[in-house]
Amino acid sequence: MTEEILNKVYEPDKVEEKWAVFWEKERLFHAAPESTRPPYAMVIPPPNITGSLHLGHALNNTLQDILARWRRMSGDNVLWLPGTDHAGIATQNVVERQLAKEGIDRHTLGREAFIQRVWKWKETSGGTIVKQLKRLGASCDWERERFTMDEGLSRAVREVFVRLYEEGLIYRAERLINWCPRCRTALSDIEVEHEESRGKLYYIDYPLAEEPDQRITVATTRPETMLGDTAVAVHPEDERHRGRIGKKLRLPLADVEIPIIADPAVDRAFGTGAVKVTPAHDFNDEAMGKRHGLPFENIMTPDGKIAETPRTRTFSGKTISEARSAVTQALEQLGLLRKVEDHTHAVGKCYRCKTAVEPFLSTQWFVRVNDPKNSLAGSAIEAVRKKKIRLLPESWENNYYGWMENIQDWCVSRQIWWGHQIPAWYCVGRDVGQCGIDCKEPIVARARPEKCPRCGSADLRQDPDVLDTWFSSALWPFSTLGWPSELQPTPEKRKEAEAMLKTFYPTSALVTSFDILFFWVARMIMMGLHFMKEVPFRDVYIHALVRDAEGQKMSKSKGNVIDPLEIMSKYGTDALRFTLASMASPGRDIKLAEERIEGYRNFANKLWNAARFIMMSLPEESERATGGAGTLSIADRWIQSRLHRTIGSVNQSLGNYRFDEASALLYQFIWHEFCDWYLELIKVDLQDGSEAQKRGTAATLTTAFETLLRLLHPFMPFITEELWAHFPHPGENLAVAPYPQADAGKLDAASEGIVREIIIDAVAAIRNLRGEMNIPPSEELGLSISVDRDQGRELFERNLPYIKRLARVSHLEIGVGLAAPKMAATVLTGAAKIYIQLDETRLNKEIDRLEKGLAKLEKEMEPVEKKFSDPLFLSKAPKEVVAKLDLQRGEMREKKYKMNNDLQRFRGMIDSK
RNA sequence: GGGCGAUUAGCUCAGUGGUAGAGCGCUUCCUUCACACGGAAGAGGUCGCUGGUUCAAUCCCAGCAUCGCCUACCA
Repeated sequence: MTEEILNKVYEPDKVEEKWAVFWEKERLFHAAPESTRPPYAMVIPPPNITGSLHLGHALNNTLQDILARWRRMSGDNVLWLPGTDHAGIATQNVVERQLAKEGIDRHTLGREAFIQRVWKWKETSGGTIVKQLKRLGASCDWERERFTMDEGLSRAVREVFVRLYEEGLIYRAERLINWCPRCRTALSDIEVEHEESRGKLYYIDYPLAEEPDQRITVATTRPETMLGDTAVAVHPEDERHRGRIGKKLRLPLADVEIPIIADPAVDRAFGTGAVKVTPAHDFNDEAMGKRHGLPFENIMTPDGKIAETPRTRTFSGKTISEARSAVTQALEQLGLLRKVEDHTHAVGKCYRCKTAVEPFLSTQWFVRVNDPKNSLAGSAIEAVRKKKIRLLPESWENNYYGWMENIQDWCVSRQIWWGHQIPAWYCVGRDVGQCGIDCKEPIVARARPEKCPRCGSADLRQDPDVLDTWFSSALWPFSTLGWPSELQPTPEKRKEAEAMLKTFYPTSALVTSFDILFFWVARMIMMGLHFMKEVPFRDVYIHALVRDAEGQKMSKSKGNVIDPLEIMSKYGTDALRFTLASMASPGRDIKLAEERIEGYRNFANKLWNAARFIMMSLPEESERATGGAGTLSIADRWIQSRLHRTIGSVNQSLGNYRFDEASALLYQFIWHEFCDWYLELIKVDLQDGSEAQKRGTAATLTTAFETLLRLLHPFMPFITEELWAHFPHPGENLAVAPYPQADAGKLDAASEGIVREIIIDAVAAIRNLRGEMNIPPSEELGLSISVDRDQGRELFERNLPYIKRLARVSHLEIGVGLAAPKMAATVLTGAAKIYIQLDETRLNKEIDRLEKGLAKLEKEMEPVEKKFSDPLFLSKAPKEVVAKLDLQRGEMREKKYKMNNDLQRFRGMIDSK
């Protein structure tokens, strides 16, 4: 056993890479669909290829890896499918920035060349995150890594698009959408982040066309959009404006006439009760404009400037903010700007570049999510309501319903180049084809059609837009498994895809953070149900966000980002993983402080040193082989029992996704039971025990530690695999060794009771007194133990060596009903009275201590005694509760009596001196 | 505006209808042959505030306060 001497300090960097490479090379995480073992599948939330591992990834993938390793070791056929997301806007932005440094933009490069460039970037830089995931220890089936723009996944995207179009669930329409003027693309509703900002509320006078001295004052936060006003609305029952409804106003600056309309959506209490209506630049006004058949006046260009129209005049070409000050200035000169107030309101920002989002009129593709006959959202709601999918923690369900019930059609087209180009074609240059059919209608097809089926023209142009990135990720749980299998290029691949889908869909669990619940999870549910006729996953475990120690969201601009890679090299991957697992309490954000990680680094080191001790303590292999099984000491039976209780609890906690509980159980057991007590106790056994007992202890020690490594492995895969390799064990690799299962036969309540009540309690009590009275550990104590019955005496006698060694006691006397020696302090444990010899200075100290202790005890007893004098408590409380409390009262009374007794004795001794 | 969550030891957080727990930090002692990334002992909390239900509330209910988050078309 001593062939290798391990270093005193565990050095993670010396073992981690070795095992990561080994696991992958040995294909230990490869899942085969034909296996007969129960399937367990997860798909990774695909990180962006632009990404580098941040703590959110680290948490997300640590939790998934714990589940994957746990289920795999427990005997399941685990598929954890990895991959990355092409991240349309984000990736395009990265490459565009790179181009900008070279002084070119994508338009000079052209679409084809630009896309080539992005692919090239992906080849060189897109693999970073995958390498980092491997370093984290993620036990994915790396042979099945996917990318959202893979050929197979792109095929799935086209198939889904075409089918939805054919079913009428995808359509093209002109309407107001969220537009990022910087990215120059449409965004979906949830890609807009709302941010409170301090702005102004401008009060502007609009003169009546017929009576220019009569004016209506409107209040707006965006004066520049007045150039696009096509009405002013008031509430139909508003006394102030009633007579004016239907009259015309002269819109200042634009110099056109607009009507005053009545609409109940107007809030009479806000501003002046009159609101300008700009249907082309405000979502409210769009709805109002449609209700009243108002014209839509677009006054903006796609890059967020004032367009050139008859209305915009001198303002055209100005940016929004330039236009705002120019318009207010012009109004002021005309005497039409009545007042300006401070006003805070929410401004929509692009989630990628934080530019203010503009409501913008344009033609886009939409997914109809609540079609009355075929409601994607409706089925998705039902799946959760009927518990086909569990959201964990459950509290997220309300959020989910709230969002899904108010969901609007999903704008899926984006005016960028990097992504899945929309499979729709148009006849070039023809509004109406030869056949007389309107050829503005797109031809939606799986592949480029040879000619227009309506007019026969071969001059077709594909829709330049690409699909929202989340469109392809919505298909992730089945597209990655090979759907649609019938479109696979070869019979073998077809068969493989069919098998994969059959075995692993629906997947078992999805682990994700709540910020993409709607971006991704809800859409996967909609698409999965629609195309697979089955939910995409059973459990959705929603974890928190990782924040810094102050609770701030980590961001590069704040400079409070903790880089998990730095943490891994400083403290080890296992320490980081264990920290994240231990902090993953449901429904609470994680505030990560470095000290915590340090603590778990220490834990890893503790384990390492326990292993060193065990290796040194065990006899040579040759000796171990001979001499039979051996007998177990009380410590052996105790640790076995404790171990199997822990095994049961850990399995249970993992089954409930309580990673925090499971890691706390492991930490507590390994450090405070296995190391603090068991290893200390068996020092006695291994030194003084019989040969048979030494063999038994050596065997128990080995088995317990080996089991413990298996139990801990999902949390700390590297150090456990490394240590396991040094120990005798069944099987080849820890990563695929069986996960411990609780064995009721190993539970031993009697031994647990003895170790707890006889050994640990006595040792702790003696140590406590030693500490209180400053008796140095080097000074050996003399003491007597008094028990009530012979049985107790026997128990103590049998365990005397443990107590003597752990409490550092030299001479010890045991008896039934022993009287206290002349100068001795008493400590009570549940099983005995322990007397410790004192001298005079210590006697004084002890008197002092007893006085304080008594005062405290009396205070503690007060509420308990009070209860027993309450007749209502005695009559109404359950019997067990009364009994339990009575027992406590008895103990406290006895303790008090004993302390009083001692106190008087000691005082007497001092006085008589 | 609506919804959700939080408020427990100096800090970060578990937890339970029956005299409060962990880790870190702190204090004291100890370099005893696994580990100073260690060992032993200890201090420290009217469990946000106010009411209610109950024999009993940190836990259940109501209100309030503070702080987060989500969501929303008061321009």
